[in-house]
Amino acid sequence: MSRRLTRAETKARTRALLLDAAARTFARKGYAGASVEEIAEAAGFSIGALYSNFGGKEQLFIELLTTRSSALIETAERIRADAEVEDPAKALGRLLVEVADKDTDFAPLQAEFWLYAVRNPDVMQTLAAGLREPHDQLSRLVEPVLDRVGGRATAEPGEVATIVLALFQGLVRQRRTDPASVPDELFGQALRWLFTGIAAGSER
Amino acid sequence: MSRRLTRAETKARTRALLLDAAARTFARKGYAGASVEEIAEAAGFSIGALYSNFGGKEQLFIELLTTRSSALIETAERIRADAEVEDPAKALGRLLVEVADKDTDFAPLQAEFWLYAVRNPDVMQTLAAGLREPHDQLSRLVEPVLDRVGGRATAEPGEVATIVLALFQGLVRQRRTDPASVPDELFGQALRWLFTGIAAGSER
DNA sequence: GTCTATAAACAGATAGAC
DNA sequence: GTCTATCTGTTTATAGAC
Repeated sequence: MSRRLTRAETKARTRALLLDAAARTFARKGYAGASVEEIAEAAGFSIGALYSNFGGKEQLFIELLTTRSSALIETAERIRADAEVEDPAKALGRLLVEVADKDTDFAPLQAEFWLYAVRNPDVMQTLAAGLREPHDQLSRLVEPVLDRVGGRATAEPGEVATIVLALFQGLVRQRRTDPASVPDELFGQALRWLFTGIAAGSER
Repeated sequence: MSRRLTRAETKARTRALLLDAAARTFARKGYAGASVEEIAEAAGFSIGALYSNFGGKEQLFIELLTTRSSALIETAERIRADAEVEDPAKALGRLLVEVADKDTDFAPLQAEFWLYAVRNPDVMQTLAAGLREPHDQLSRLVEPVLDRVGGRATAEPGEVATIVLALFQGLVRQRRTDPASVPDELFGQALRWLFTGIAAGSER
């Protein structure tokens, strides 16, 4: 079964390795701060290989920005699965700690994407589109919780999902800045307060 | 009363103009993407003037990072004043719309600060220290609200302030990405839900 | 398809004139 | 104190060998 890779397969592998290395390098050095030589080296290739697979630094970054939302989707899927057997607030709280403490490249890379999009308005809709699917998935996670607490009349699932996502991103960054100010349980606690508040609002 | 400026005063003025130009340029092009020539030009000076006032690009950026928290403090002050005559949630909601829509350089510059600090751990404590005073001020704004709803027993003002700040930053970014997903009243609404939830939590 | 060598542009920083 | 001119290293991107 193990056979020699076809030309198309090795090329796809090279591309994938370059994209991975680019993600790491852009996260660690920033878009402008990372050089194509650095990226190629991190992937174990030369500059020439990079240019034969991508149009250049900018095109490589854009491709990363366009495709890396799928990573978010996978994460959202996992959370949705976890949330079926335990408290969703707890599952999301755990995710925050993991992302903030373990996946140290995640938040910086997202920040780079956002900054690039702010500075290149054409790309902003690409970023927004990439964030839509994870957002929808979060909405579907929020929906049953809203139904359970009877807050469906007061709050739109999509808007609550936006709030949850904003809180998540803000707290991840804050935890990197000052870990002590964002204890492990803070995100989960905030979510419980939020849903309790929505539930109470519907009773008025 | 209008007299010629002393040498010390003109130098101080040059420094201030350079710092302002640096803030704008770093926000628009990023730390690595902005050139010292660009910054000097935006301030109406030459490269030489920049180097005679600052150690270099890096030192200029650090000075900006260190001193620009005072801008946050002034904003926090203003909000605190507004919050005494109207609903704090409303005052904060208005601030979010203003910052996201009018002060277009604010969020990108904060993102640049954070990214630089993530990549230069020595600077992280400087950033954290600069954020502490605005955070404390927000805590003092939150405290009376907590007292009023009777949530003082359930929630620490400092932790609630962290949540409010994270939500604020997250929503400002999200509003730049997709304005329609963050309507004007969303932040205020989220805050009301949060405080209602805290109040309800204390009654259990 | 990937590598090495190189071209051309540009960056940060310094020196000396004024 | 600020400006102009320049030095030095680095960058993106390409051309041609293998």
